[in-house]
Amino acid sequence: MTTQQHTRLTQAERRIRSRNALLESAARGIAQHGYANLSLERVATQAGYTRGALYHQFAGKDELVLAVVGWVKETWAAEVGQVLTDHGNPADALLALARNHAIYCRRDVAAVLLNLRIEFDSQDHPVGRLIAESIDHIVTDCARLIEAGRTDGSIPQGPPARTTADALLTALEAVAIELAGQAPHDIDLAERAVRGVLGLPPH
Amino acid sequence: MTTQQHTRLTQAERRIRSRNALLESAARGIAQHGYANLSLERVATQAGYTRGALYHQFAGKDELVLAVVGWVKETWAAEVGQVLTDHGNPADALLALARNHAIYCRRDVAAVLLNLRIEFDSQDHPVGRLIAESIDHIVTDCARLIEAGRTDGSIPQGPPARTTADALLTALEAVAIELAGQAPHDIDLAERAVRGVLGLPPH
DNA sequence: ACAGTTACATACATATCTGTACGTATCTAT
DNA sequence: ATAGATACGTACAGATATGTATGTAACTGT
Repeated sequence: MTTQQHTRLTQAERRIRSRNALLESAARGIAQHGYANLSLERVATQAGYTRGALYHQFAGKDELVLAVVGWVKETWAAEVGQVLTDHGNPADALLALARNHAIYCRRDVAAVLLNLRIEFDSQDHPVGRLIAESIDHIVTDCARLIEAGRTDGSIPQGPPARTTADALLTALEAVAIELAGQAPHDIDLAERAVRGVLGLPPH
Repeated sequence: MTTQQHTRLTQAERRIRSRNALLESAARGIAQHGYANLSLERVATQAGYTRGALYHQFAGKDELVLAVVGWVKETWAAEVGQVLTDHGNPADALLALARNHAIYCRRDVAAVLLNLRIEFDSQDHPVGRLIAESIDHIVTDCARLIEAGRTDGSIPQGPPARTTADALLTALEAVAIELAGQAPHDIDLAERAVRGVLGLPPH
């Protein structure tokens, strides 16, 4: 009885399977330990491989983490960020963002965003730059919505739109991750925090 | 002309001066790079010493960081946390906490709290335990205030008091640090976030 | 079937960090 | 003044991390 594993795989299937396993392991590791304490040895072992496999798929630690960030960006954009472009009431869009983000953060790898952002804050590193750019883009979208809402009267006046958007996303991210797993209050409190930052009355 | 420095120091003065310099350097390092990327070599050099001096004053990296955390705890309790025990309107006390914390976070070492909390989240480490205990204590105080406010009617009903307190402090910490240096909006938005979490109407 | 490519493991080189042992200069007490 | 304690520097040892070079087994096209 030899190790006849996985019913014979093609190279492409093998590659994708390994790559995904390594990415998931890395995401979990970043969420738990951050970038600095992320050991490629542990990432590979936890995924069932050695560092050799990892270096075959990714040029190095940076590229691995960049791939993780890219994956998070994609899933976030699909599951959360799409409400920013659905044209409708700006205030409703931002509140929907809060609820969607709270749900997104229920998965244990969501902390990747927050961990890396803090770790690379005000630092000159490719990972930090990618994170900063991604966040900046989202902040810009939110600021536009806030300005639109203030124009049409659905959002009260307040600090500059961009500063408000910055606070909104910061509070939302922190609350959603901190309260992940405390359903259903995670959604409620995320929405409350966003309402407060926007100056909206309680629901 | 020999290096006749500092007008002749006593040993006790020397010790305190060196210790404070090392603590401040470490605090700045943690705020910027976190614990894992905190090099004792850099800490000592930046303070004008070598690692020898550091190891003479602190048993090791952990004890140094614990001392930094202790220092932050003390200054925070004196400048921010005291409003939690000043008996008065619970809602007003929590809003005062928000404003005080925003002001506290304007100093560049305030991020020590947030960085270490995230880095040692769900981890078995002396530093993590101290942080967790400190935060836990503050959360408990806030939860008590929330319950009192809900009893006397100054705070609306909502999710469990402890969960609400958790969200309140998380949002407050994140917003205050993110917006530090954006005066005066840092105070305004910190208070807005707290109002929102508590379910209070905008000011 | 066989040559070439791909996926992965193993072994090695190197850098960096912590911690310790020890040396030296400065202060203090008798 | 001198012996001892204290503050600090220097040198070394061990652990652990990344990255690279190389070996090997599995798959693929002709």
